[in-house]
Amino acid sequence: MSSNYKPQLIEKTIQDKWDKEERFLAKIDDREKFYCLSMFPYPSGKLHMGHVRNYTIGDVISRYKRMNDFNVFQPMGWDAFGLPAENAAIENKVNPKDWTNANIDNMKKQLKSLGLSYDWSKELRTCDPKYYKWEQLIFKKFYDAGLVYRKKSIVNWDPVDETVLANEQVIDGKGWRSGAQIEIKEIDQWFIKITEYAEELLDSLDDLDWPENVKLMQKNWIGKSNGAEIKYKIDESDEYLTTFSTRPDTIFGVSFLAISPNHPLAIDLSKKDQNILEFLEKCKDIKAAEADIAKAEKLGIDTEIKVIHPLTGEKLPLWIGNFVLLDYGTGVVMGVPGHDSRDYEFATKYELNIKQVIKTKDDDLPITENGILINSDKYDGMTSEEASNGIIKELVKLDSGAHLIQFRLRDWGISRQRYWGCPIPVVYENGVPKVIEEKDMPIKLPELDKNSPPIPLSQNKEFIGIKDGVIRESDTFDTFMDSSWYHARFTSSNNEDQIFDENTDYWLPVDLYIGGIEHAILHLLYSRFFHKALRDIGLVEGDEPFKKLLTQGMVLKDGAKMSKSKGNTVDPQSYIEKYGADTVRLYMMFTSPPEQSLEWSESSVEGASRFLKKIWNLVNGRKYKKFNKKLEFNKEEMSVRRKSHATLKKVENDYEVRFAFNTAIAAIMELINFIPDEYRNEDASDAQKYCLDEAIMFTLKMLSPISPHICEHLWNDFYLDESSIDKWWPKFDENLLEVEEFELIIQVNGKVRGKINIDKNIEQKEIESSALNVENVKSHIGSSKIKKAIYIKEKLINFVI
RNA sequence: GGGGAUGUGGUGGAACUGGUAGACACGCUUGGCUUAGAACCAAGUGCCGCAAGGCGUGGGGGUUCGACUCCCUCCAUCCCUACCA
Repeated sequence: MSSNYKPQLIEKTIQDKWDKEERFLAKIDDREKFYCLSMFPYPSGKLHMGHVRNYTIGDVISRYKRMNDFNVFQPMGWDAFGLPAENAAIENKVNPKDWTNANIDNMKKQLKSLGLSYDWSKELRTCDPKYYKWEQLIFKKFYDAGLVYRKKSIVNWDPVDETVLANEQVIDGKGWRSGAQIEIKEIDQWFIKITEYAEELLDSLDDLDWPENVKLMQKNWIGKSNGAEIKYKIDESDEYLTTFSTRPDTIFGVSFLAISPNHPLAIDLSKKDQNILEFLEKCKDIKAAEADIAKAEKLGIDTEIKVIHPLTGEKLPLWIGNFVLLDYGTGVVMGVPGHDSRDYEFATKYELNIKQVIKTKDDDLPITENGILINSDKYDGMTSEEASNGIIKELVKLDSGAHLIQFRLRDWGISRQRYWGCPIPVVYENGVPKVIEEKDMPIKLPELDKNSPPIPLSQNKEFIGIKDGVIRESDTFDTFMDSSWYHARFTSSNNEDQIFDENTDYWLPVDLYIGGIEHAILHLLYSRFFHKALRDIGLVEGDEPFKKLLTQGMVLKDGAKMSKSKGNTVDPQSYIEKYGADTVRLYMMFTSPPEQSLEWSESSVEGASRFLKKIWNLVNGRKYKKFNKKLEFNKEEMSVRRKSHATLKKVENDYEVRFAFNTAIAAIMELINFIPDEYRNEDASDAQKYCLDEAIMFTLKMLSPISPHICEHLWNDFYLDESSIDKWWPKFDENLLEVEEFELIIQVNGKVRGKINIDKNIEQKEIESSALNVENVKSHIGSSKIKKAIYIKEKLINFVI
């Protein structure tokens, strides 16, 4: 049989077969369970390469686990609320729901064409009231547990469009659509007390089987720090300002205090002082994102108010500084220019006093490390640590401070002033907020007319107005809320009566979670928090949602993250159509290891396709031959068998332990290259045929998680067995891996000068003399004396001369 | 500004525990097949050099018999930075 490899013909047929057999439907059974979850996509319209990479990784592992007799659950759904739907709606005059649903339909088709082994019966979308009904209930439960509160916080305000803008919608300080200079505005918003779980979120990181870099990022983000709260009395007033510092040992170096432009005192002062008012107005021009505030030129204004140093009694100036964040700590910082680089920069600019109070080997200010105290009264000569303890004690005695553990983590603001999100289930009776009852949930997002662009809920009079004195909340949830618990809802997504059920207890936690490294902090931290809070409410079991985490690197193009907003996406669809899903999957897995970022290049897709053609031509029409007699293998045949078994061993390790699919594929390619051509001939010996059949059998099995269609198609004709290819995984024979000989590397002064094959059982003395007999080695040693010979067992020998 | 990563041939990458740098591919060169091309097959391919040999894993320094791997330092690029998801 010599028909050519035509993926378009076989892939659809195989996929239909999977559907018909309900091959990937997950049910509770006696086997060990494996819940494999890939981060669900935002339905932007088309699949991009990042999705293909992410979902292929998850599918390879799911299929491998299934072959190894695990009960695998791999669902897929849609993170369907969000900003892009509103933008598209305005641009194209469609309503966000229709736009989103159309995108989902298209992307689902694309996912199906990739042959991903999902249990589609559990599909969910976050914009569906059947989903967000339960999210509203969770909000209520959190509220009842005291985890929800309201406070003022700042947003980017577009004064022309009169809307709140996301950080990415502010470009160079201007609204992206209106072009107006944005301003910082303070509004009332809903918050969730994630900080109540800060300590646990930090501590339980240790037990997670997650990449160290992600754990470190979360640890730094939570940012537990040990320091002191220090009170400064405002001169000619009974009021105090409280600061937090991790370096109480530098207190004698304080030369000013600075408060945030959003601090109540600053706002108070601006009402009386025109200069301060103008300064605060200027501060409103910087967008609310942390990176922008940190990178902005440091500006300040002297309030003319003095504060009193609690230990020296010295009167210090009080400034307003644009680099002080109200949300972090107390919104007041003590300026120690000698020992903090940001304070140093500020003090230099405004000619404030700079005083050295810590001495180290290095004398250039600012010195930010710990050292020995100077210019610090009775603390002179102490180490930073001793002095900190002493100073805190003294402050406590004076009622001017206390030891304090502080977290960098802030409470989670969940209010968004948009249309396309989950409505927050609250009504206001005469301005007093009240969470609505479960029986009245879901509060549904109001429908829009066809072709109607979204209007924020706050402008939807029908939705807001209930009766006199009673109005509905018009904010929607942050979409991170939607994605913080979907992993749990997947297990019970068809249950309309209960949020979770016995399936939830069976499947949770997620055994392997796979997604982009860009989610290392926010999404993963919010999900961890949700899981713990849901646990404390009694809705889920266990302390953590994701047992193991695999973070895939970004797919880059032209050195930047592929994203719709940058317009540098590559559409996988054309590749799937031209080469087939198996080639695209193979290419994505072969081209780089999952954790590394991948710079997109056109070039080697052809190579992946070529390899599958090679497999096709090798296997198509061939039947696995069973022998009743015992076969004898010569040396060459043994080496082929050894290669087959060694490859199987390596591939297992690459799939299971290292997630290194690229090297697994390379090993399979090596195996195919290794088999002598004549083994394929009609007149090859039985032993040769057996060796080739064994290699093919292993290859189809090993490759099937990556390129499942071609492997299953070939398998059904090749291997005369009732079972489908995903029923079992072959076993390698450890005895076949043993070798008699090894290649010895001979070095002179660490440089390779020769290689010889040597029997494993030979003594070191003999190895040395054989090595010294090699011509090239002799000539490099010449008449020099050998100072020593370093022998690494079964690897190399190095002569030092 | 802070936090986290990455840097190896013309390209993607390999080297898993300090022990042969460049596996496996892409590309390119030459040859075969072909009227021609595509496809396929074979050989070659880190750089310099006729060769012997030397050099070589972002730059500089260090530890070691031996460093892509460990340490110090500098540079470049990417991601996150709480309202993109």
